[in-house]
Amino acid sequence: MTDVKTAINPLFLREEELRQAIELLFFAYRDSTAEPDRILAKYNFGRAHHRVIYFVGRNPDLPVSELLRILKITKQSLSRVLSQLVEEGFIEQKPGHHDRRQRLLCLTDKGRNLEQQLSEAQLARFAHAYRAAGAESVVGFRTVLLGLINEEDRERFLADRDSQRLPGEH
Amino acid sequence: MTDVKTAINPLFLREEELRQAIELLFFAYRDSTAEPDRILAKYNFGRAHHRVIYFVGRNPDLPVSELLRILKITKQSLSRVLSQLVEEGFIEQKPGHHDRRQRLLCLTDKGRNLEQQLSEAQLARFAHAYRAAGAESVVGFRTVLLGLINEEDRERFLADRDSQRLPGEH
DNA sequence: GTTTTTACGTCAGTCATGTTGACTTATTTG
DNA sequence: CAAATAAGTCAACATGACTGACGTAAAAAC
Repeated sequence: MTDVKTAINPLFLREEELRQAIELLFFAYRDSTAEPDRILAKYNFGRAHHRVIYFVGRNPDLPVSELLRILKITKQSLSRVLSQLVEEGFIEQKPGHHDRRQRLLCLTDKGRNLEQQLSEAQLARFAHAYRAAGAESVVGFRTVLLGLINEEDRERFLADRDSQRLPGEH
Repeated sequence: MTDVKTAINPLFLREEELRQAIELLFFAYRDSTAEPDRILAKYNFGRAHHRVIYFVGRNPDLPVSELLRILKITKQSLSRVLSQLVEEGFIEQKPGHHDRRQRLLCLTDKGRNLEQQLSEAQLARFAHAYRAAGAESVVGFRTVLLGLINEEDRERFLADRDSQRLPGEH
């Protein structure tokens, strides 16, 4: 644990640890998206379609503006994939109740079907990692990832997800 | 903690937890790449250039084949960004010692300079998250992320990084 | 020592997904 | 009524993936 480098320069281990974190995040993201990508290819869809399907499935009646905020892309970028998904009957739009300018997005049965297919592989991967790591590790995992996220979404996440276990709560 | 849904269906909480993990990973990746992207734009580079610079900086004398294995992209995809980086003097190539077919990749001084610029923002974000979460959370974070990675790279990671703290070791 | 495999590079074409900028429409709000 | 907002559209462009075909030099296999 205390090798030559850390004895001389205590900051070395810190940077080494942080770089390992960068790499772990990269590899985890790379491998977590691989299976969904293969399924999407059969539908001539890409990762962008997955993100839309995922977040619409997760937040029924999602207004377009909110989806744009989540994805942090331009409306023109979203437009292409979203209109494909609507045309092909995976997503339906309906006017907002309070504000009829809004178009609220929902998955159709067809959309929910694809969503489940996509989630199956991904959930299995996460379930495996969670099971192998154990409950304590999961708390740490969530805490660090939350710390990596910009304040706006971090707060939103903590507010929205009431089943969230906060750092000291376990 | 035990709400109506979990009382009826104990699997609900599990899936809810797993979906939160998926989202945390997405948001963390999205926000961790944002600052580097802004710096890269000044050089007319993209995220692909960052990945090459990062992994070459991290593994001096990296053969092209190994870089391809890490990035999991085609050599034609790599070719565009790599030859740009070589032409503009950020990376240099030299023939392998044992195998002269190989071209080993290294950062030049210019390349190291850019690498440091890019890493600065990213390391600060990770340092902040690590500091806020604490040492125990970091262990959990690493353990879960390792579990998300395909076996090949997981093993490679554990083998390469001798300063790695294994689950029971802390 | 010839053949085969490997490491790397290149040319050409395509597709997915992001960008900017300009403009329209419907609706809500001040 | 005027201004702001939610959403959509058209056009042009950049990045970074992909496939497929082909070339060259060095190593490995026979």
